[in-house]
Amino acid sequence: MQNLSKNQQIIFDLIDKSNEPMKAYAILFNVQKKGIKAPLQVYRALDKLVEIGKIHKIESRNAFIACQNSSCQVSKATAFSICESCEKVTEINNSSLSKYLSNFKDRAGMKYSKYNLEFFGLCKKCITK
Amino acid sequence: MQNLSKNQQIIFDLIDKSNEPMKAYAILFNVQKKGIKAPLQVYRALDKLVEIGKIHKIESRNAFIACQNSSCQVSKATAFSICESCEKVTEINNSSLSKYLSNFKDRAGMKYSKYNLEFFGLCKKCITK
DNA sequence: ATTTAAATTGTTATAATATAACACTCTGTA
DNA sequence: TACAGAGTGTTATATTATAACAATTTAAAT
Ligand SMILES: [Zn+2]
Ligand SMILES: [Zn+2]
Ligand SMILES: [Zn+2]
Ligand SMILES: [Zn+2]
Repeated sequence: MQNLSKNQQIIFDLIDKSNEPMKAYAILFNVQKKGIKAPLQVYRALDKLVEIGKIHKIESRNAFIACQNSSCQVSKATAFSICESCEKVTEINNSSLSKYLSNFKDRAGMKYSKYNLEFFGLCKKCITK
Repeated sequence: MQNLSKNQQIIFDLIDKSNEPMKAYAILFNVQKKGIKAPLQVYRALDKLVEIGKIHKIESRNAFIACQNSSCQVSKATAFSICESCEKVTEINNSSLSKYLSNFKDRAGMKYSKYNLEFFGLCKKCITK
């Protein structure tokens, strides 16, 4: 596991300490005082962090969260639950699920190397509201 | 199943006869000769078509395909395979998979009402290249 | 230590994706 | 025929993401 570069570290630290997914331009705004001034600097760091599995992109939200699953070094098998009311996102770490999906074969004969799953619903808090 | 409005029908027909996912602005370009001139007209039709399950959004590609699964009237349980080489997208219609995912419960106690799954890999054609 | 290639950074400009706000029109139904 | 809800048309703008180019840093290979 290589070390992160300066920009990568700054941006990872920010996302990691956030308790919700962060959007690219919110990240940019937050790191401007650290000298990162342009969108591209943010996107490049995000690309790399996604590639090495330190963060994941929540595709339906165009937002990024730190990996909450220590075994998930590379972003090849990701699953999330998303509350449609409060937008809380949690990475699902369930070995039955990941085993089922990693072994899934469709009749089309495709060779899968990666998947991303997003569940939507209401979190515990929001159900009772 | 209500009828589609004029714009909805034009845009659905275009997506339905396409054999690949279409992006919003590609759709816009293609329907301009039919009098649909502004992005918002396209996005509004897309929103509705997604809502009633006639099309699905491929989140990782920001593109839309017609539902290929007659039983999928509403977009609450969707799964796709995506070739990372040729970008071919296919809707997966597998009752074992949909049963497994629809019944999936995480320990967090969330109530799921919807999911979207995207598999990535190489299609049959592209494996042999 | 010097060379070299790969990765990273900095910068400006621009492309691509999506929504806000407002006025008007159509459609079905009471 | 009045009414409500859905749909349309339009302009402007917000949000998300990449192109292109030059310079610098890093880590390995000689
Ligand atoms: Zn993870
Ligand atoms: Zn919630
Ligand atoms: Zn479908
Ligand atoms: Zn292919």
